[in-house]
Amino acid sequence: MRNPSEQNYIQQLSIDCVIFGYHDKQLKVLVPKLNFNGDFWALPGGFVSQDEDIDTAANRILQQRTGISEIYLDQFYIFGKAARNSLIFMNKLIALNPQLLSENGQHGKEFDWFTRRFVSIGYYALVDLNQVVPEKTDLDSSINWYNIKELPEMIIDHNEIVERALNALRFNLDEKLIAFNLLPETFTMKDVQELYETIYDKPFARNNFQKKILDLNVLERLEKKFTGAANKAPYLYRRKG
Amino acid sequence: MRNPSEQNYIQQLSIDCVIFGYHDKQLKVLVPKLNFNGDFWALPGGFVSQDEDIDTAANRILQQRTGISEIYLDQFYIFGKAARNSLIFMNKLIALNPQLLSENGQHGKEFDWFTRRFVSIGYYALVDLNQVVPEKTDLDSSINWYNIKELPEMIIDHNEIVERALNALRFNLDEKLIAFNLLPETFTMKDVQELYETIYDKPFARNNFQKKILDLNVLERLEKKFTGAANKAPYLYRRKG
DNA sequence: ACAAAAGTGTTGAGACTACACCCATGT
DNA sequence: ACATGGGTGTAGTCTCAACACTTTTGT
Repeated sequence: MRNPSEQNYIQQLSIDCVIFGYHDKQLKVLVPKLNFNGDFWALPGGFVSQDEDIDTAANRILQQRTGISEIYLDQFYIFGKAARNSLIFMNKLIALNPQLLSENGQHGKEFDWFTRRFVSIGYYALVDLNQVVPEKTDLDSSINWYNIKELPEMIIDHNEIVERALNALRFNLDEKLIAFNLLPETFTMKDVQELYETIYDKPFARNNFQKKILDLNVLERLEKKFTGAANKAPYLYRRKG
Repeated sequence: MRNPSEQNYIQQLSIDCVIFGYHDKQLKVLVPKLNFNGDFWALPGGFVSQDEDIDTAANRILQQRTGISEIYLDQFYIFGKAARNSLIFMNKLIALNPQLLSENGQHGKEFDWFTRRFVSIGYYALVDLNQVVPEKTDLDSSINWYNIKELPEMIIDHNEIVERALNALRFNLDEKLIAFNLLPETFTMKDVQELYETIYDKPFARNNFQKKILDLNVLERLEKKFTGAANKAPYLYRRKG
């Protein structure tokens, strides 16, 4: 990433993305680790160009990190506390990475850009984890899926952003029928149920759950899935359309 | 209002408020008319100071316009299309108000400030219309309550903002029990019902509605309200707490 | 035949709807 | 007494949770 202070971005406005994936009965979030001395994690984020819709910007950021172009995403909250700046982060960062000062100068453009207060638009995205090829930017030393219950401590309020994203996800799940974005193209009813149980962190009755989901009338039943297990083979389903 | 370009505001970020009131079985929105030649209406709005939470800024803006300090408000959406700028508005404005050019200069700070693209945070507020004393700013020629079905054509996307605010209001009404913010301190059950019927634009059954509202368990029953009409006097209610 | 897991049916409780009835109030 | 509008009760329908039972599959 080039120096954002030199790009034609809207100042003091950022986008932070909570990218949800699902695997092995666990809800995961894609989080990069920053490429500096010290342990700094931050949600995938970015800025909005002057000639770019904010939704387009969020899409661009998500495509950069996941490689997926058609992605489900939803703007869920604006984080705008006056104290939302990177000062604490930058101080720790520079204490551990003194070479940054000589490179940029404490009063250089980039330092000024980053230490100002930011208003951030929170988006959450739902992806099929298997289709994602996580991509680092120049700023990242790594990018990994973390179980949502075992997230690292992130900078500023990013842990709170994830919490709010999860609440928004739970709130919208039934309303907008978006859970299937977290699953592969075909799946069994048990997959769907385990996904719901993971998201809401509570069990559902098998028969009633099946009825409820099928009554939504958005799934088509395909052939059976024979796993070789000594039991009745479940049907595979796929989203209609 | 002083020249915002000289204030220490976050640039290209604005707040637009949809202030809902209720009177005479009609849902109303408080809309100022701008103090220029030509018919320009715009939602009450403002900017965010560098040291101010966005919620605090919204509160400040609402207090300025309504005189009420403790106000119910809710951030509901952020409007961030790249084409969201005041160019069309400013061109019309200057065509009708050529003196503005000589006062500020077409390339003056204020002109630059206003014609850039803005990202705007949408808030809606619920107020007891009777407690509001609408206040003009220096920019306004008038400020009035408009029936939501008879709003004037406003600048940029402000009519769309109202639509989205109404949807958010409907969506949150049951969840958050916020309707009573639109009513005076005491009210009859019929008042509540008519309010709901106005907001959702559909009728409710009287007995069932009463049961539903009372089952919420947030109202306390007070004395009866004798109007002098030749019928049973309805009870007054008030929010608990 | 058996165990394991999937599919389906049934029943009861609670929520919501529609209809009906009773009560208070001023003329 | 009567009309008007407010308060309350009840039966039917719908939804959802809990239980039970049947079917399919490989060993």
